[in-house]
Amino acid sequence: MDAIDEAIIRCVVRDARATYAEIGKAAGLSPSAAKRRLDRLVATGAIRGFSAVVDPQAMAWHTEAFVEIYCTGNPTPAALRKALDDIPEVIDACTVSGAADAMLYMLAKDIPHLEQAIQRVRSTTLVERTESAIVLSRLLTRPRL
Amino acid sequence: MDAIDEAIIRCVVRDARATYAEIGKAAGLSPSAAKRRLDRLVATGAIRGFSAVVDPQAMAWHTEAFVEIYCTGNPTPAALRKALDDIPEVIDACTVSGAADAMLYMLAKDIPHLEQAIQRVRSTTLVERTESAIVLSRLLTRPRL
DNA sequence: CGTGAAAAAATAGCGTT
DNA sequence: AACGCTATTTTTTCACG
Repeated sequence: MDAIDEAIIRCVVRDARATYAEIGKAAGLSPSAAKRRLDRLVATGAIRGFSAVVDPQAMAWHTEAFVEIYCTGNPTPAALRKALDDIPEVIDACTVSGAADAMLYMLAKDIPHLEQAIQRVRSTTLVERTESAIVLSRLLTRPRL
Repeated sequence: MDAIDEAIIRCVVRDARATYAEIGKAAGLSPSAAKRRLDRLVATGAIRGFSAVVDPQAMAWHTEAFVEIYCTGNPTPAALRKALDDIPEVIDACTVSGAADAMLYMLAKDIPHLEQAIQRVRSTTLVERTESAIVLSRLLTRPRL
């Protein structure tokens, strides 16, 4: 993981469909060297994958919420992960510091759908209660770097 | 936005570097038709862009936090957006329902860096106080669909 | 890592429904 | 208006220095 790898990552975070020629130019490398580096970054797991950023408005699912989870007892991260994995509306889940045990980012079609999904989260025996903040408007979204 | 567009989006969310032949197969289309559709989805804004999903552990920045913002007065979303746009550690920002006015997702090198970034958020005249939850462990991250 | 040739994919033009 | 097909250009990929 040197400066060249970081340049490649910056380039491909900005545009995952960049050609190897473009990636190479951004990193000061030939196209073939750029490909070898990128392949290695994927193989080692530094890059998890490539994804399209979709406008939630354009899709059917346009109701977003941040949900704080308060657990009963002290479930392990693995147990929590296993419980949440089956709920497709849960997009992002992290254990956090502070009063809550975990923070979820959820995505649903509409409010009734979101409510139903939160019910499923609650029905997990591990979860005692939840506290939700529904997204009203999205101010900015940046690629993660 | 029909079923074919949705199939294309599903395909490209799973792998943004898929070839038009692959995208076409997923949608039951020829490569050229797949390209035309994808180009249109980008042009209309349904697809905002293509990005690599980077393992935060592998990068220098591996301290994440959810930050609730409580504002003075009633700033417009536009004003809030403008204030946060200059702070690169702010990855995601939304106005939300509930007690807080907005929720941020922030990413920094380490705790001191995060603290400094939150200070910058606080120094914004619009912000009265903040409440942070630092991410301890990431349970799951799914592409947004 | 770079170079250069072969294979694959992307792109643009054209005819069809 | 949208598709498939074909020809051309560009990109990817691989062997070698």
